[in-house]
Amino acid sequence: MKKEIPLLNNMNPAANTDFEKYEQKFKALADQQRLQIINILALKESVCVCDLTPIIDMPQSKLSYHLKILLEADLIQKEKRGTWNYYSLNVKELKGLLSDQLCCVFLPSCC
Amino acid sequence: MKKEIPLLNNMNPAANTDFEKYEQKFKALADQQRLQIINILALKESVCVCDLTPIIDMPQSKLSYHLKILLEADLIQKEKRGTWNYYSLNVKELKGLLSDQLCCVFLPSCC
DNA sequence: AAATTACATCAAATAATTTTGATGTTAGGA
DNA sequence: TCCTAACATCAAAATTATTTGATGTAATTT
Repeated sequence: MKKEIPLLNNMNPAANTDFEKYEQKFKALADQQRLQIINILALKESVCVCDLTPIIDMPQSKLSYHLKILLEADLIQKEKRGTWNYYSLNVKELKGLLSDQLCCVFLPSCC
Repeated sequence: MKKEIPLLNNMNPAANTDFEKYEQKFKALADQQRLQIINILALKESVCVCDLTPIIDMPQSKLSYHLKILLEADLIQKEKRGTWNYYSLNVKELKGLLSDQLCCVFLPSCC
């Protein structure tokens, strides 16, 4: 049961903006475990799930779930190479979302 | 049942950072209705709840609930004047969190 | 071809968040 | 003092998100 959020008057630059889109992206960011995943991806450039599992203390299906949420929010990307799935940050998207300050915190390679 | 998120190695700049803190802030942002509230506050500078209620289609207790979440995340501020409670954005905090691009979307006064 | 590795997906259980309507509190006015 | 307006808070109900363990699938190895 999705509720409609009424738009504001057209004096408002955000009137036509999709709050929904940002809701999804912030939801994806709003979890310590996913922030940690982002953080690891930022350090390692591109990582397969098999490398992630031992680092991050999480059952595999759970990790898969969280990766999917990040993927659907377009904050990370997936690339299949043989048997492996490599994940990497969508740095452009993240930079469009986060302040420089925050980028420095979570995406050390940015600084 | 809060789970501990294991810290990363100390090569990692975010190792000692409180993911918890950012989780809270992103959670506060991760809701269309709260984004709308932020958006209205950005337009109006400082608004009492009684002015907000007719604009935003929401029962009063619900509005109060969402304002509290934004307040606890330190994204907005509250000032009591007589019977009225005036809310305003914590622009500094928001700027420290959001990219310039996003600030422009949600906080039109920034651009 | 069978077995194994590296995942994704699913359904049920659990937990967290949001919504609602009722009630509480405080300040100001009659 | 009593009444009302402007909120906040509370507890129960409804909704949504997360966790878990099991199962499915595709690629690789043997």
